[in-house]
Amino acid sequence: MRVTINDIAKAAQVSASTVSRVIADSPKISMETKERILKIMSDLHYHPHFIARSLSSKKSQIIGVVIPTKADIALQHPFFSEVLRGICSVAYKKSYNILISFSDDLDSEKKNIDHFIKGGISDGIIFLSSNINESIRSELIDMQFPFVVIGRPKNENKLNWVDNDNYQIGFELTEYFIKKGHRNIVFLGFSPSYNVTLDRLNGYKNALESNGIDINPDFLIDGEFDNSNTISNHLKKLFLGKIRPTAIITSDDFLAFEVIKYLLDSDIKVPQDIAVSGINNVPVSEFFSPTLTSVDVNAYLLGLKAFELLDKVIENSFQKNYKYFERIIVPSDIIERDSTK
Amino acid sequence: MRVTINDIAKAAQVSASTVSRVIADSPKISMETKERILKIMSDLHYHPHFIARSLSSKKSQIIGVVIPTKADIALQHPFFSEVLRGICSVAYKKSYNILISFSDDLDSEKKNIDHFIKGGISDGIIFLSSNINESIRSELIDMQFPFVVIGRPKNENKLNWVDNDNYQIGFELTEYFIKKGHRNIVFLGFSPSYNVTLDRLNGYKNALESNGIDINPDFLIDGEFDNSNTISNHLKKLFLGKIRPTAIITSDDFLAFEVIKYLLDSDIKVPQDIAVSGINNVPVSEFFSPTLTSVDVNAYLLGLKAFELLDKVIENSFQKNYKYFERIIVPSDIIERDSTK
DNA sequence: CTGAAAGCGCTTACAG
DNA sequence: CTGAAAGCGCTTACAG
Repeated sequence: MRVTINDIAKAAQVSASTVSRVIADSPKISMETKERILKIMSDLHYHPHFIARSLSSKKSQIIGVVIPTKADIALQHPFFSEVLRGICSVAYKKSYNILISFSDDLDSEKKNIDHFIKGGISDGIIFLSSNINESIRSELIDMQFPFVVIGRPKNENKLNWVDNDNYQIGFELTEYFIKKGHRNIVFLGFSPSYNVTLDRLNGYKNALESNGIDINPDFLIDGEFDNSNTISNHLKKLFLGKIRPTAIITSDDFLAFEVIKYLLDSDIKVPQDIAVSGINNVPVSEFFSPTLTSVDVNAYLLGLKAFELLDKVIENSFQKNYKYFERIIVPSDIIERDSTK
Repeated sequence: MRVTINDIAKAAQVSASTVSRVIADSPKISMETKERILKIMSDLHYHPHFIARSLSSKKSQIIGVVIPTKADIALQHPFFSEVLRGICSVAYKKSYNILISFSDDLDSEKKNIDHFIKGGISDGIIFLSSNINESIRSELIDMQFPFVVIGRPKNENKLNWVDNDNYQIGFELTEYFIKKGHRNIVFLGFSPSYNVTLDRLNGYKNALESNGIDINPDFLIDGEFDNSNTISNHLKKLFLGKIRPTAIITSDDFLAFEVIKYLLDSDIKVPQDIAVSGINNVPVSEFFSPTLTSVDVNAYLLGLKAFELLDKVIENSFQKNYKYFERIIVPSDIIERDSTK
């Protein structure tokens, strides 16, 4: 049936060890045997069996990409695909395969991660959200299992993570508006459970302060929307208030789309009556009308860097008790389009 | 270090075989031993080692999701994420894990697939595009390796695939426009290398014919755009022609977004001057202005069904030489929005 | 430079 | 209902 290392060994009149060394391209093998065996391998269509290799070498060459609970729906967001592409771009070059996991609830998430780790399936894990469950996290740390988080986690010490500087994103975007003469700037879409949005909010606040603009609490709108707490209600209230805003920063492009839709439906012109920006620079932003000002967060790079970091962590994990922590900041760029011009 | 089946066996004073049977929940084991061993397993934090299990059982419980060459950029399209979610939704329940593969070129794609199959990593493969390479495909068939294609492949016989009825999508969408009184309907974005778009185009043609409307060759615009062959050039030409179109069917929402952007920039009103529809119903469609009429292709269901089918194929593959082929059609729905009202 | 042997952690006929 | 043994296809000290 399957051609094994032993078949090759037999055909080449050598031992299986030798064949194994040829596969591993060990320098201990003479060029001629190497070539001879290589030829036989290709003649017999031999292909090493990864599972068997993993079992004896204790490395699976598989890394798990975990999309934490509730982020599964978020996978629809192009951000995740981009990150995934970034991860894969380098992973394959380093001959790693990518196993993905998303789960509806914490239980199945834990089960999934258990499989990955205790089941010996993966050599390392990338979490596609900073919102990593506490108990999972401490378990990983206890086991000294290599993992990297995309996004800055709540307790960021002694963890490997890569992220944008979200504080700076909020800061710069706000300054961008201030420089354009805006003073009444709304920040819409922060959520206490997501560091990302809080960092962006803080950047916003500090930019206002350092430009001598008071923070108007009415202009801070959290993003935990539901049937009773709708975007349109918030916006309606906003325009009934004494001080009307002239700009809205939303924490994500899709929020911006919703906001703009509401505004246009209410005959409020963007950007003439009010400027709106998103964050994340999804592909549609340049086709939306008006085209949307946004911040390119370089999701692809985020993924790529995360993998490179994980690779490093895995390497280091071979040295017993060596601990290695690194945080990587990926740059971001404001992309100016019509919605703020 | 790692707690193995032998540790459990020792602690429980039974053989490893017995422990193994408990893990597999074999009916041959008495309830009391079962419970006793289960307790010990949990006390010792035992977790079965998947790689080891795979090696001896010859099943990895991993299925590969292959995104064929050049589709990797397309992963940015929400369609793929949706399909992926659909696949995962059932796969995990059946305790399968998902390994994903995308490659820049055919060589690395083949290498990847070789790993999956000959490397014993995956029990089956789902191709996330009908555009599967001929040589890969025939090799898989020769090896009788279980695989399912999402999309109707060129030579559809003796293959397992799941797809929408794209002919019908084209037909119904066209009839929808005809019923609204349109006669000069453009079809934009077919591509000879993609069956999907050709099927949709054929549906379009037949709908026109069966309503006694001549096909205007000027109204058929292929979708292989580049720097010289731009959408705006095509549209410009269209509006200079004798017969001006009153509706445009685009083969994808993102094309529709581009088209609408151009039209609005040229002061052509949508839908007043011309109606535009997309296909695929991406999330932004309802926020675009005008909100975009589209066709929901149920990508999630496409993925779900593909996995179910693959599962069946894998089951059947255990019976030697049993061949099982099935094609599954997933329904689609026209979602009417402002862009055609 | 090459080989014999043990082992990775399971499963699964076979036997009782 | 349970166990002893062989085997899945590799790798890797150890020895020469």
